[in-house]
Amino acid sequence: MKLSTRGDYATRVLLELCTAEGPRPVSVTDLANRTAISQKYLEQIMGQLRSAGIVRSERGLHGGYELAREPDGLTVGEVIRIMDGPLAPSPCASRSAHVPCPAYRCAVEESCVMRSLWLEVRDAIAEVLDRTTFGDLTRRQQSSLALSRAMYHI
Amino acid sequence: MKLSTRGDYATRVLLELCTAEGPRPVSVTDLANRTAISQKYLEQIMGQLRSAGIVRSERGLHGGYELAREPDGLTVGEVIRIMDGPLAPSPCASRSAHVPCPAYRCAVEESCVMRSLWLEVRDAIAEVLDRTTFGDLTRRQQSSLALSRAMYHI
DNA sequence: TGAATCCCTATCGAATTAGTAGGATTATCA
DNA sequence: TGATAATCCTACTAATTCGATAGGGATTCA
Ligand code: FES
Ligand code: FES
Repeated sequence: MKLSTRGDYATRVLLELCTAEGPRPVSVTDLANRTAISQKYLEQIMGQLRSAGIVRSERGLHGGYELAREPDGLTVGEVIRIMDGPLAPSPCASRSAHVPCPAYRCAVEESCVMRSLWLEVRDAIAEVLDRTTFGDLTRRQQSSLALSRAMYHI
Repeated sequence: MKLSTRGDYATRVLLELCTAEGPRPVSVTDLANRTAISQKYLEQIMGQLRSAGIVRSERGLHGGYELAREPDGLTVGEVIRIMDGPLAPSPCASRSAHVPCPAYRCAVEESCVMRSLWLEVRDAIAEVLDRTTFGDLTRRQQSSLALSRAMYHI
């Protein structure tokens, strides 16, 4: 049930975009440096996020990327689906992009016991990822930052 | 968050072993025919399940495989972990086989916002898979079978 | 002895993943 | 206007994983 680097990197970068201080938009060079991701690889990822309408870009000097949506309206689930495809462990258990299992394996999909289990798993994953927004993550990061600052000053 | 064919096949075969009628133990040839899985590939999978103590084998003529444990004491989560490794989306979020993230990406693991989210996801998956036993699946299959038989006789 | 079975290991092709590379286009600013 | 810094686009590639195949050895029993 592993996450690909694309999903991983995309979420990291978006969180960075949420919390970034300094001039907007942020260039890929900056983003790559701050997140320790290969710049050229990150360019591709940002392109994909742009065509999905998650970020918007400005070209030319002082160009870069910024969020195209409110952090509170952008869920992690949406981003993961864009980068890695459906959340379901099995294509037959996807609600967003259903693909049936080969007929000779599972005669009737509706009564397939394994499928109903994979559906449960899919729903459990989706419940977490579709309720968590980048606004949530941003606030969590800020409060954990405040906590560590307080610790430091004791 | 895809399941590999090994995890998929292993669960199918174990469910087949739970519900199989006829002589025990069941040969790989039979199992492969009933589940439409390549016989040689299935041999490898059964070997792995055997060394993990999930099934026991008998060699020689009339040999084959049978469950080594009570279906009600065997969870799907255990099987998936054996075949596919940890359930967590990220190695740093695994409780059974934790591996830290590269330090230059996430300075302090305990305060990493992404990791806490992957932990939530891992726990959501584990909750479903660790509470579902092959006994449960067997009963579900039997009741769905009984239902379809009833439908047929209407 | 011979047939059916598990057991072990090596190999292999295809697909996917992760990353590189090179250059075209666009905007800014001195 | 020209240098520069940025996005954008596409092709390529190296590495890994996945799914499966292959061959043969060991074991059991009729
Ligand atoms: S229908 Fe997909 S697992 Fe049975
Ligand atoms: S510690 Fe693993 S994602 Fe941050």
